[in-house]
Parts: sequence; structure tokens; C-alpha cells
Amino acid sequence: MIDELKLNYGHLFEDALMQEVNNVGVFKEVPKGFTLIEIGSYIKSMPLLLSGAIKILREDDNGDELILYFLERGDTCAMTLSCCIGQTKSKIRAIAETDTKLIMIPVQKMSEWMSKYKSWQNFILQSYHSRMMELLEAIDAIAFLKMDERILKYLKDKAMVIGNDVINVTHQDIAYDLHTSRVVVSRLLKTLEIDKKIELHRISIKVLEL
DNA sequence: TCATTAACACGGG
DNA sequence: CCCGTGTTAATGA
Repeated sequence: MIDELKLNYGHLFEDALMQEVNNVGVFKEVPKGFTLIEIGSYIKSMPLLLSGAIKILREDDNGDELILYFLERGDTCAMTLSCCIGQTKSKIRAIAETDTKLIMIPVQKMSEWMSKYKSWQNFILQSYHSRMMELLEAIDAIAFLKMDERILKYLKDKAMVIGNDVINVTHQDIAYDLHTSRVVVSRLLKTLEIDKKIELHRISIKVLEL
């Protein structure tokens, strides 16, 4: 595991910290679709992503979902950080978008390393910052973009995290993630295809403009 | 005006 | 057949 750790975090963490991560971290591999964090659950450890991608969702009282952003290689979960500090339940759901490898770090180490390692402190602050930016982007998308633009952005983001311009997803899946109905998704996807932005196939969509 | 809901036909696996 | 897809008509915000 130390090899993959070095590959993804070696340039960020000093050697002593790398050694500690290697000692206390638990390597974990989860399949696509696996729920890593459920809404309302307490968080006992924080994930460091080695490979793959994780989808972060919000859910309303009716159980309707809305996608916030994706976590990728080298990212960590900001919700975990905030939960560690406040000792509160998770407000989000985290689902593996692809097969994902990660290292779980016990939360107690969080604050310990914060004062012990400058590189860890930087990593956490940097991580918080980029998650904040992604949240703003998500808010912008909901508030200012029309649904067709949101779908295109969603498809581009998705193509980005899975590293493939062909996405295997149904119209219904998109409707759930963007919190709308399948009819709208079908109609807008059709117009996007006519505009030569995407190609539609059964259970797969190819993004042409990246 | 535009989204949602329900309903239906088409067709590929 | 089952499910994903494309469309339409009615309804509501």
C-alpha cells in the first residue's frame, strides 16, 4: 500500500507523516455503487482517495437526491473534517462512482497531525478550500444555469472523473442526480444530441465537447 | 411558459 | 418479456 500512497500523496506529505499514515491507515477497496457514508451516520474515520471517484449527494426530507460534487484521487472528504470538529452526524451521502481505493484514517489522528505536521495542516486547509470552491460551483449551477446546461456540466464532470468520454448512465439516473424528471432529461439530451454536444446510445452517452 | 405526471409505443437485449 | 427510451396530453406552478 505504501507505493500507491507515495504515488498520490508523496509530494504533499513529509516522510514521517507518510510513515504514520502507513502505520495507522487501513487500506480499503470498494466497488462501484458502494455507499461509503450515509446521511445521519457518525463518522469514525476519514478517507484519503488513492484511485477512483466518489459522488457526494445531498438529500431532502422526501428522500430526493441532488448531486453536490465528485471527489477524485488525492482528495479527502470535507464533510468528515467538519464532522470531526463538531462531532456531528453526516449531512451528506457518499457513494463510490467507480471502483475506488482509499485509506481510512482514524479521526483521532486528525487533530494530532494538525499540530504535528505542517504538511498535513496544509493538506487539510487546501482540501477544505477546494471543496468550498466546488460547493460554490454547485450552487451556481443550481441557481444560475438552466437545466440543459446543468446536464451538460454533469456529463462533463462525470466523464472527467471516470476518465472516459463514454458514460454508462440511464436518463433516470441523471434525473435523480440533478433532481428533475426523466421526461425533461430525455428531451434535453435529445436537443444536446441535435446540437452535436453528445451522442446518445442505449444506457450510454458519449460527450463530444470536453 | 415550462416542469411534472401518467400513459403509451417502439425496440434492443 | 423487460427495461430504457422518446413522445404526448393533461395538469400545475
